Amino acid sequence: MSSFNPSLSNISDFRTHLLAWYRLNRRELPWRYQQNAPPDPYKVWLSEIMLQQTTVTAVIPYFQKFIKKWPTLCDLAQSPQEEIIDMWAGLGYYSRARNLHKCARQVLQNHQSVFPNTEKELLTLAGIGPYTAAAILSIAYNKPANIVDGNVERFMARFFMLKKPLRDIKPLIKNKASVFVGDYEGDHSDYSQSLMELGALICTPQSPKCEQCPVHHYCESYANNFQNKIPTRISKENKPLRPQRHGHAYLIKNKKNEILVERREEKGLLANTIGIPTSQWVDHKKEKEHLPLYNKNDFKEIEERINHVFTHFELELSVYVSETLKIDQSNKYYWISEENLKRKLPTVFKKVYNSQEKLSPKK
DNA sequence: AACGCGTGGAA
DNA sequence: TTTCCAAGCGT
Repeated sequence: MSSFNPSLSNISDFRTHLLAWYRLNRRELPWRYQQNAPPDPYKVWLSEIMLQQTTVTAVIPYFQKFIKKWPTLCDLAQSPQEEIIDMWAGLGYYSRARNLHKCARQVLQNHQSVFPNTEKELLTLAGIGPYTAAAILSIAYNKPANIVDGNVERFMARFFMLKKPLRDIKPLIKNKASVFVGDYEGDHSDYSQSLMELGALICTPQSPKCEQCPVHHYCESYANNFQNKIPTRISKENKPLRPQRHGHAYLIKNKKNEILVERREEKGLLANTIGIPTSQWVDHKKEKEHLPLYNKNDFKEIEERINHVFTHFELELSVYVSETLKIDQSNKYYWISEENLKRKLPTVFKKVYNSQEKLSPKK
């Protein structure tokens, strides 16, 4: 059995192969500064927050429009939170947008608008945890940092052929990864990115391309043909099925072609986002028991219900449309023009909004 | 420590 | 179709 011997020369060789591969194969990404140009910590931070649990493809257009609207951290920090949340609509995990705004203000007020360059200080900032702190330290400031994301976890589990479920060996993996992060003279920015790039392009979740891997000669799983068996995960037999919930959504228009919406509450799902009014969301089986917000007789019901999958439950919404309903003015709801609404809705409400096209002409 | 928190693309 | 899961964090 081969086994990676973490001698200084092997570690150096590992890094040399990895970096050489990266410099030939790296993707050009909007937040990835040109070679030999200094990185902008603001762009590094913004991209890393957006990339948390989110694919590169999904992030790119959001990153572009954020940088266009807020070219610097000061621009972002001076903007009201709602504008940031609304620009974030569709990207998911909205607490990231809330923390983005909070973090920008922290940096503006406590760090003279410059991201700090120590782990201790970075971890005090909203939305920055161990991974993102390490990413900023290495990518933006070229400082040694043990960057461990999902890519690195998968790579390390395979490289050292760790057969236990990923969930149970995260501390071990972090310890294994730290072997490669000494206080070297080398390029810590490229090293961090190369490891993640390798996970994204070569050491992929399914069907890793081991023949193309620049460090496969050190990989225990490759030597034992275990690369498709690792990492292992906890069996999901014990996991409960995703609950199904149901509710009513009310698409209410006035004569000015405006839609009735609310600013959702500060906590919980879709916090602080713009929402279309709905009833409570109740267990699917208790569909008949929930309390509608309005009298059905004032609405036309769209036959085709919309479905949306959240992380922990699925939601089915019956959509009711009215263009004649009289609305009591309250603090909770307000009118917004359809034009302004279009890109400001979380996806679940965008589906509700779009379903009006399916309203049959008569009924 | 385990769970809540979105979305869309791939297989 | 279903399932997995992508550059995690906060509580």
